[in-house]
Amino acid sequence: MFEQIHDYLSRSARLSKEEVKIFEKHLELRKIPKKTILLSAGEICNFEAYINKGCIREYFVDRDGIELTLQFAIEDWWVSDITSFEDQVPSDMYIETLEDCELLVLTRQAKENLISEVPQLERMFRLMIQRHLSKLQKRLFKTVSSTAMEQYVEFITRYPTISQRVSQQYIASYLGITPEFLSRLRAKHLKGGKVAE
Amino acid sequence: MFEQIHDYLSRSARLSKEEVKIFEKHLELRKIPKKTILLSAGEICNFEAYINKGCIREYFVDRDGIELTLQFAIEDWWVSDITSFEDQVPSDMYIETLEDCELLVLTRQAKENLISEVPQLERMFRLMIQRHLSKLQKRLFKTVSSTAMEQYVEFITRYPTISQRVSQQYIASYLGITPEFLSRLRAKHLKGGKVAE
DNA sequence: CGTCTATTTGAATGTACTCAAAAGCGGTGG
DNA sequence: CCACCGCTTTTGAGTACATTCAAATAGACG
Repeated sequence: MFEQIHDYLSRSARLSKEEVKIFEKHLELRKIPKKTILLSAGEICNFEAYINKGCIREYFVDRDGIELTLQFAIEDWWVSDITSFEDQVPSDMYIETLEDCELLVLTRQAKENLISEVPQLERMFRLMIQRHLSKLQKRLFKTVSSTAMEQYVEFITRYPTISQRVSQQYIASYLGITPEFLSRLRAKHLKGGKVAE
Repeated sequence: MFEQIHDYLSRSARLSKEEVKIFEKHLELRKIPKKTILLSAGEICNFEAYINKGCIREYFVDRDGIELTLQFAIEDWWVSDITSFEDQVPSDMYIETLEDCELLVLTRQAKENLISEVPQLERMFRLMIQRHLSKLQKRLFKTVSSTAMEQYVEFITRYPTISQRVSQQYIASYLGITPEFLSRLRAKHLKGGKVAE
C-alpha cells in the first residue's frame, strides 16, 4: 500500500525512514470508483491526495458550460485545489476520477499535525508547489505561442500513457479546443506523420 | 525606504516587529534605470526583488521571437524567476524594467540566512507562491475560455494603473495577441463602450 | 442486438494573424 | 521653437486557424 509513496517521499523530498513513517501515519487509504466527483466548484477542498492507482482530472467550467482541463493526474501524482485547501475558501474547480482509484489522502488536520511533527516538510510542500508553478508557466506560454496541432503533438509525446488512457474529449478540453477540431488534427497527424510507424 | 515593505510584511505575512526588522536587514536597495534587463533566458536568477518604485515585466520569447508577457509588476509586488532562483537552474524567461526602479533585493544567500533565522518565513514564502499559482491557474483558464476582447476589457478593468503605465505592445504580448489586433480591439471598444464616459 | 456516448466528417462562419503602409508621438539637435 | 528621426499605433486587404451546427459513423456496454 505504501510502496509507491515511500519511494516518492525518499526520492523527491529526501526524507529519512523515520520521517517517511511519520508521513505515512497521517495518510488514509481510500478506494473510489471511476466517474466520481471528488470536489465541485463552490465546495471547500478538504484533501490532498496521492494517487496510488488510477487517473484523475482537474477542470474548470466556463459560463457556457465548456470545460477546461487543468491537469490530468495518474499514479505517483498529487491532486488537490491547494488554494481552497490551504485557505479554506470555496474552490472554483472540479476534481473527478476517470478510472477506479486508490488514493492516499491527507486531510487538512492531518497535514497540520504532520508539519508540526516534521517541520522541514514545510519546505517539501513549498517545492512541490514551486514545480507546479513552473510547469504552469510553461504551459501558459505554449498555449499562447503555438498552434493546437503543435500542442497536441507535444502532449501525446510527453504524456503517452495519459493520452492512451483518457478519452479524446478530455484531451481536447486540456488543449482548449473543441473535440471536433481535435479529431481533424488527429486525422491530419496520422497522414502527415506516419512514415515511421 | 522600508515603509512599503514594512507594511507588506506585517499585513500579508503577519510578522512581528522583530521579524520585520530581521527581514529588512537582509534586503539590499538597488536603483535601476528603465529598459534594463535584470535577467535573461539562460542565466541563473539570483534575486527576489520587492518593488519599492517602478514597473517591471517578466516575459518569454518563442522561437519566432514573439514575446509573451507573463506578468507586469509594480509597487508592492515581488519579481523573480523562482524556479531558477531556488533550484539554481538556468532560467527560460526575461525580466526587464519598464521604468526607473527602486528595488529591495533578496539574494539567494540572504534568503537562506533569513529563513534559518526566522523559520516560519518558510510558510510565508510558500503562501506567496501559492497565491501566484492560483492566479496563474485562473489566467490560463481565461486565456483559453474567453476572447481577446473579453480579456482586454478585464485587464484594463482589473489593472487600470498598469494599463496606463505600459505601452500597448506589451499589453498585447500579455494578452497573447498582436499589437495590430489589440489596436483594432481598442477601436471597437471605444465605440461600443463609451456611453458612460 | 440495441442504446448511448464518443468520434468523425462537412459546410459555413468568426476570430485573430500577416504583410504593407500610413499616421501619430516623443525626444533630440539645430 | 521647429524639424527630423525612430518607434508605436492605426488602418487596410487578404489569409489561416479554429469554431459552430448538423449529421453520419463507430465503439462500448448491458
